[in-house]
Amino acid sequence: MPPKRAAASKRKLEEDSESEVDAATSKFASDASDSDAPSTSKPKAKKAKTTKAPKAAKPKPAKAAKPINDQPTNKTLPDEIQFPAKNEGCVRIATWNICGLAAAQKKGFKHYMEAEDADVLILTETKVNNDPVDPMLTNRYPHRYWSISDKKTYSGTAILSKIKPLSVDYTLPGHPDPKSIKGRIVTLEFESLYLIGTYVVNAGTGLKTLDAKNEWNKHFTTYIRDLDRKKPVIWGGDLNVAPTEIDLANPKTNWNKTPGYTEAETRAFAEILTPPEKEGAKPMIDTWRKMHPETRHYTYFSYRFNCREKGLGWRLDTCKFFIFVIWHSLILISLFLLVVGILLWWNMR
DNA sequence: TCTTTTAGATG
DNA sequence: CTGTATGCG
DNA sequence: CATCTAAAAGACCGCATACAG
Repeated sequence: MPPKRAAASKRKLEEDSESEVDAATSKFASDASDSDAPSTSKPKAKKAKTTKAPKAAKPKPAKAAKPINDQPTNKTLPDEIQFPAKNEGCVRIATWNICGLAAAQKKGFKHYMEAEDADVLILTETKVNNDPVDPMLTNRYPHRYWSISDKKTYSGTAILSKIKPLSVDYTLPGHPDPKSIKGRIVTLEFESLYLIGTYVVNAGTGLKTLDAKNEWNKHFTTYIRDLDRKKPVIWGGDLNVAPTEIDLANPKTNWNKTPGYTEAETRAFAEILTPPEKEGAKPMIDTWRKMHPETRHYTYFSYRFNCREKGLGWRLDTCKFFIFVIWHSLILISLFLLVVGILLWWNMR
């Protein structure tokens, strides 16, 4: 895959990521697509910025100039960002882990927001401590729902919408430690569907919080299936899991070692998408993967080790949705149209 | 993620 | 305001 | 004891905070 595109900036802050979905029909119907912000890099080698611990003072290779390739950096957004035009009557849903709203705004969050002009925007790792009142956000999105963690400047999930939801929920029902869930989930109920935005628990360095993540997965699975019995569900955000081996650059060396790609995490995720027979629940569709069955495309690049330039990334952020019998034909049709549109757009770039 | 250090197996 | 340190990812 | 190798340990980037001077 051509090096041309990459997610906007920040991902889990370690990175950035972003994905987008268009829902067809005026009321939030179906179908989706995903895309990322374009790139263009800034060859700026700004090195003397971090005040690093003194320590044994290491030589520091003075990395000069900087390789000029067309990869973006994690420190700034491209100056020019373009997205496919929105289809008339479609609702565009996008998600982006911004790793700090304040930092993202300094990097050019506004340019992304204007270029994408999503109708519904899911933001994760906002790290805000109060509901932002910036006109830049409030003018475009009259309806804003911020889930804020108890822990200062930690996690944080928000959904900004041009469409007024019927109801809003910030909880994960059944979870034994509700405080730990604050800042991680926002559910909006619309007339025809539910939209869930999540910043899923990170399994932690050395997998030290894998237990907490398993707890989340257990209750989230129940929750999403309960909602599914009532209305179609679209789920997006930082899902903090690389679903399969083609969703990260180095599957072998990371398997069961690095958070986001362990047996427990991938299995839990797979069971959300494809419930075991006995449960009788309906499957979900990984929309981006559905449209690009074999493409290796990542939404996150670690800040460390110049992973972005090297293309060493993970696909952790995306949107999924449930299929319902009633919606079946509509989804197939709109999905087909969307795929055609995306392919055309992709090839023309 | 990548490099260096340490521990451990082998002969 | 600068520097150092910690937590988190 | 010398040598190879596999596992463990650091260092690594960046955001945000707290605190010392």
